[in-house]
Amino acid sequence: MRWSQTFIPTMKESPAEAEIISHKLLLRAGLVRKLTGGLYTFLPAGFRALKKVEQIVREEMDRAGALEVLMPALQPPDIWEKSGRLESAQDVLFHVKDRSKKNWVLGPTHEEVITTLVAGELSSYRQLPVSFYQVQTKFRDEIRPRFGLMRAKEFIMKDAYSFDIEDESANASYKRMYDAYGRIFARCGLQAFPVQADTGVMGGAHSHEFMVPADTGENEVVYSDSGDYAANIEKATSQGPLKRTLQESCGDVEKFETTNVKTIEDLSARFDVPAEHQIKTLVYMVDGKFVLLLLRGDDQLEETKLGSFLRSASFRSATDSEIHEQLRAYPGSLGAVGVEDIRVVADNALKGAAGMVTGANQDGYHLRNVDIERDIRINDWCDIRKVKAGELCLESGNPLKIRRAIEVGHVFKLGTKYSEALGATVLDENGKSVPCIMGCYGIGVTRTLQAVIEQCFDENGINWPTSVAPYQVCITALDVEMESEVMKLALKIYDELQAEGVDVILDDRPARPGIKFKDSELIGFPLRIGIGERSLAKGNVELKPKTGEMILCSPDETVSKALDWLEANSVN
RNA sequence: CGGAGCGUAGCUCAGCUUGGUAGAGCGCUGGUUUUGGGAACCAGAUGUCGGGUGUUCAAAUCGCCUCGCUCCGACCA
Repeated sequence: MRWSQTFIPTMKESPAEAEIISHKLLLRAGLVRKLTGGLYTFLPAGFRALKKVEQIVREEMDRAGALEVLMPALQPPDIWEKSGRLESAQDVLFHVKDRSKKNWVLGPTHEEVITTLVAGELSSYRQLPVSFYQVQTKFRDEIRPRFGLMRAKEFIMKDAYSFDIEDESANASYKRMYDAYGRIFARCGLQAFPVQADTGVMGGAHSHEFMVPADTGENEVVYSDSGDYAANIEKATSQGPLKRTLQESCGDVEKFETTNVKTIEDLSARFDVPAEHQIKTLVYMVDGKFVLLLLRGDDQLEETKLGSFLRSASFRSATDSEIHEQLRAYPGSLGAVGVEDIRVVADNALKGAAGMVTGANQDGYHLRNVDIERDIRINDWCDIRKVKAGELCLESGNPLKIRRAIEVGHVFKLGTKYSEALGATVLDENGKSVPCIMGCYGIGVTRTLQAVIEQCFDENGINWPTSVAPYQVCITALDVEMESEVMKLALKIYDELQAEGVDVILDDRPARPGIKFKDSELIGFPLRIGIGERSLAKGNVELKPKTGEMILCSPDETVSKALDWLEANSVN
């Protein structure tokens, strides 16, 4: 491509709307433009990079044996009704009406469509296993679009679905996808790693998310340096708090006055009760019923774990007035001692705790010397606390760390939820009708592209891996007069590289050198070939890798040197 | 939806407190000179000051309403 014939509107300054580096660089490098919040147009260079990511995804999906299809983005709501997600996914579903006022939805994902397809087309276990995938635009009514392509209302996703007759082969299908994901992200030049993920209300057997470490990521990942444990914080477990809780009784429960104490910190500061010697009492409404949640004072509730334990997504914290009506006290003085008619769920970290302090269910009073198992009627023990950095891994005993990350992919063993709801059954070898065991596998393609930028940049711009760069090579011609020696050589090298199948752009703009260098570094072509009168007079052409030292070579060996460099720096 | 901030030229922003002719830099157009790291000079074009409404002789500026954008929280690839 001749630069003068394409459209790459670079910017010297970052638009005020962009906060994180990858968003700024997407805009400054002229890769995308915003239509409105959460909706972006891919410009020629950005679209080229996007297509390269898609191509890598396609190659690895094909290699994993998945079959590419294309499903409708516009979908009838009745299949969503059948799966139960018209209700449970209502927050993300876009609805549209046609001229006869009939309601339609825009697909945020395609379990319902693919399962309907399989229900109609497959009838024998002999046709399994089978996996389908597509690369397609998804629509989600995001509560808050963010960071450019990172969280958008409309985005490109690769979604894949596997169908198996038995558990063992379903696990094998899962493993094939899991392995393919590792290859995909590696080929995109990303350092992505799998972490255990919550399976939520679906309750499936396995789920892993593929995470790209980044401070701007929206997820927290708990991991150990030894590499034997990694999990989303929503799922992560540990051996428990580092500070032990008292285990020996201190005597009988005593009520004491704590006027104006509203928080754990107040109680610590004014009554010298460390947070780990307090019981935190949270009041939740679960499916319309009150539930008391007990945590150690220095622990935080992890709501996702709570949802998993309750097997419900319909819970929320109770309002102050609901709490007062039920317990006759406001938050700050709540406790579970003496509570008889409400379900009490306690976190495992409180097991055996003695000599604890908790609210008295009377404003301005607390109780001390509470022995949790002696004084509180606990209905359930479970793990609902958020893991903290420094705690020890349950399996290996190694210390855990926490860092932020971007979720670029998710593999999920679904089980039979959708196949049962939508009738995707086949006859097994005994002639018995059984639902297919499904898996679903997503990659945020547009998000992956931005994650690459978020991970690969320097002070001058993007550092594209050769595999996804809009162009692998940029020839910077410093004299663009058609008759000049410089331009003649630039055109010759350009033609030869193209003939070798290299993605090359020739900067033939009549611009000053500084502009060309800066633009090339901003967009971040992996290799720049600089041709100018000054160096040519010494018999030199410059090969400048974006992230490496300048290599000088003669005009004749430029093409072969460039090919060597690309070969040596190939990600694939 | 809750909390915070911001909307003035294509981009970055000043002007608003204390109402009185719409501004700068970059970019853009034409010209001259430059020509290996975002050039200099000359001449020029570009605005519903997000929109509506109120107050006022007079509103970018003050009040109210509204729309949009960004950030923090709940959702997720």
